[in-house]
Amino acid sequence: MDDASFPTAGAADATSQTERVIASLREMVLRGDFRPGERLAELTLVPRLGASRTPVRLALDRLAHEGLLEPLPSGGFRIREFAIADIWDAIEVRGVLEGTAARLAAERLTDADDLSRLQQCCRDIERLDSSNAADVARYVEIHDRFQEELGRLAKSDILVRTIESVVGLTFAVSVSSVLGDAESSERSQTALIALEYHRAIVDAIEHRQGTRAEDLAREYSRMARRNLVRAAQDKERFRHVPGASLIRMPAGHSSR
Amino acid sequence: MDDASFPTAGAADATSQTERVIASLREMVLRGDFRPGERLAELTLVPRLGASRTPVRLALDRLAHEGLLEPLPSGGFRIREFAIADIWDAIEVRGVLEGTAARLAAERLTDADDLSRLQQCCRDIERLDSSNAADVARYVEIHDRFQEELGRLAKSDILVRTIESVVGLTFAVSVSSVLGDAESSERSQTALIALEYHRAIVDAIEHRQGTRAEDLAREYSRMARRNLVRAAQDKERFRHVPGASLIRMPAGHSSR
DNA sequence: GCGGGGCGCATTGTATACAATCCAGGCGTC
DNA sequence: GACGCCTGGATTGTATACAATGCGCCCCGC
Repeated sequence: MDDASFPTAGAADATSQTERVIASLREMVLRGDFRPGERLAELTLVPRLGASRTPVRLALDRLAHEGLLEPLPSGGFRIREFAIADIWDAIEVRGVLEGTAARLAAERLTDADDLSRLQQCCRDIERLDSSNAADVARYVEIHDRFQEELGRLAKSDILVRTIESVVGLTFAVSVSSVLGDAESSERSQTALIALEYHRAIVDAIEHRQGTRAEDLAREYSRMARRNLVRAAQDKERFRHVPGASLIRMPAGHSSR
Repeated sequence: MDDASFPTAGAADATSQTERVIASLREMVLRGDFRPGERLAELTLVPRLGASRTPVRLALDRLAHEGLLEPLPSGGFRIREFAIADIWDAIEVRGVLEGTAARLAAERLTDADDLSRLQQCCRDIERLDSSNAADVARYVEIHDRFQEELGRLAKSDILVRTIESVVGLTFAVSVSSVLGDAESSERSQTALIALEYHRAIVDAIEHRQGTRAEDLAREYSRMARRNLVRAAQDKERFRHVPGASLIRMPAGHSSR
């Protein structure tokens, strides 16, 4: 699951031109190389991406389906603009779906041994030093592993696919802002709570408490969601989050 | 080569070639013109769809994203095969998401007048004659209107988009099998219950009972889901449901 | 001066030609 | 006889040429 969580320079070693162009273009959009609402002309992208129109067109189509671009009625695409509320909703939907994964995992658990990977994730989080800034990235990786394993235990390919289609629109703020943008003292508190949530979810699945697992996973995502608002306050820092440039900053909009 | 067999029955009036090809190909896949697992070669589709490789390729990419096809590691695509469990899960996910729409509609309701369209849907259902087979199609239309309005009241573009991405994989069995495949007497009972669900959901939204609205919408989708299994028993009738040919039937009529 | 129509450019949509890659079959050798 | 390499065909991936369509600007007429 290498879903664009970070502006990884993984765009270089793609097998096909198309894949490379898709990754590059996505990176450019998330980095803010274009203004929201700006129309993307194929021919202007051809020299910047180093490929012909065919892969570029394919990439545009792909990103439009991901939701980063929106098709124009007269043809072509433009950069989509998001309100903070859109990201808020994306995280909510993601939480709902991950909650469903947790519930199905509980309902469909057959062998307690299947929980070993989740438990390993908990131990891995435990070992992290929350005062160490470098461990934040490691936490993100562990969290992704946890969610991925949750999807596997849910035993529903369609659910996993649906989750993936939403994750791209959360702009990685959900995970990175859980720990990344807090003060060191607050960060260690948040880390503790996050660990507790992970443990509780595993416990709920183990005892086949589907509703409890679902609610926990939902509420966990809302922790990230609340942090989004706070992270958005610190505009200087927020600029570095991938995709932040696509978000229209309201002047005085409080929560909805 | 019989030109008369063009699949342009319902996809005749498309603006662009690509749209027409996408619609035609989707229709062909759902109708069962290909066997599950069969590889789709672009060049074999070109004469059948009456367009060059470019739109055909675009259409293949699109259907793959919709989940009807799956990409092969060596390139190209093949018809995806579904288990009954996959459809079951798709309806579950759809129910979860529509439940979320109902909950958000309740949480975000500002003006009671916004419920007028939902109430109109209830009245429309009320007027239907459940013994009239033609009214079944009308019920499906009203149900779609209801869900569409629910999405509008949820005020979340991302949620609506996510729902749309799943609806395609429910193969219309969720709605049509609610009423379509039952005996007349049973059908009128089911119609009554469906009406009650719609009313209850509106009532819950009106009183801002988010959780109740969510649970009701979920359980309503499960009614359709249960009927799916029963509908699948009647294999003769089930063959006519679009997409049924993509579903791998379990050997015999064993399962419960 | 203002409005409408037409012309031209820019851009997307479509078709096709070319390149690379994968798979299968056969032949040769060990 | 079996294994492995090599070659040929088929198929996808990529580039580019061509067509069509929409958009804006300018000019002409009122």
